[in-house]
Amino acid sequence: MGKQMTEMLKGTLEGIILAFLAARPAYGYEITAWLREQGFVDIAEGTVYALLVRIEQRGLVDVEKVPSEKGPPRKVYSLNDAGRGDLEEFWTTWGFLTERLAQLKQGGR
Amino acid sequence: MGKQMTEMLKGTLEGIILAFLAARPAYGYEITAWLREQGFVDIAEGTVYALLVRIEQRGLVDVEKVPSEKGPPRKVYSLNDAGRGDLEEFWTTWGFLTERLAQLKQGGR
DNA sequence: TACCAGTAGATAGTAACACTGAATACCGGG
DNA sequence: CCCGGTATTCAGTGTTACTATCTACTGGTA
Repeated sequence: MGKQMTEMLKGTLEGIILAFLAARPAYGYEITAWLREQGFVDIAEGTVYALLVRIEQRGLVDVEKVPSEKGPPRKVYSLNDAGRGDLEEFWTTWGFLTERLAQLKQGGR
Repeated sequence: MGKQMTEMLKGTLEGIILAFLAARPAYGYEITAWLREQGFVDIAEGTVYALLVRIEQRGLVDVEKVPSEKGPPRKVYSLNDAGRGDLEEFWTTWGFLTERLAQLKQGGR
């Protein structure tokens, strides 16, 4: 899709993935496939991996290498306490934004 | 506010300003002040001006210089047809994102 | 055997965007 | 005459997602 979506994903994609990991641990390939199912058909695989590296470096997830029946070992990420804190902050920020935008869309102040 | 907001604004701030200009023409300083009223207290002035330059260069707005009683002349921006088209696209993209995020927040899917 | 498709991850380079910080310009009042 | 408020501009920075490519392992097939 368009450039608009690309720009809008900056900042939100991380939240989306944290929210997904809050439900259950997962690995990169799996997350990418899920995103495509959700309609984010144009998110590049490389993007997801890069993002996972970032959130790992910031200590928001725990990582475990799990051998796969097919292909190289999977890196399974699970949200830790720091990650849950970050996710909560994300929802707060997101909530503020959606509220403002909803008002704007109604033409209202 | 935090870095999260900064990143989330990428892509949306432009939509916010286009939406504002859809209601009535305005100039940079005015838009900045309005944003602060809306609670976006930490959006730098430079950011708004840079954004206005960008949307002007993309031909989404018409510009008119209007002398001010105080200070240098104002650059008043008004949304044109191209801008209205872009704004519509923005709402579509935004709608898609909010829908996905709302589902995610409900723990659903 | 040799090759390909599917699974899984890593990485170097690029573009876009918001931020910081400063500079410029114009006006009125103390 | 300088200072504070109005108004715009600009150079430099950091973060993020994209593109494109590379590695690695498995199973099926020609």
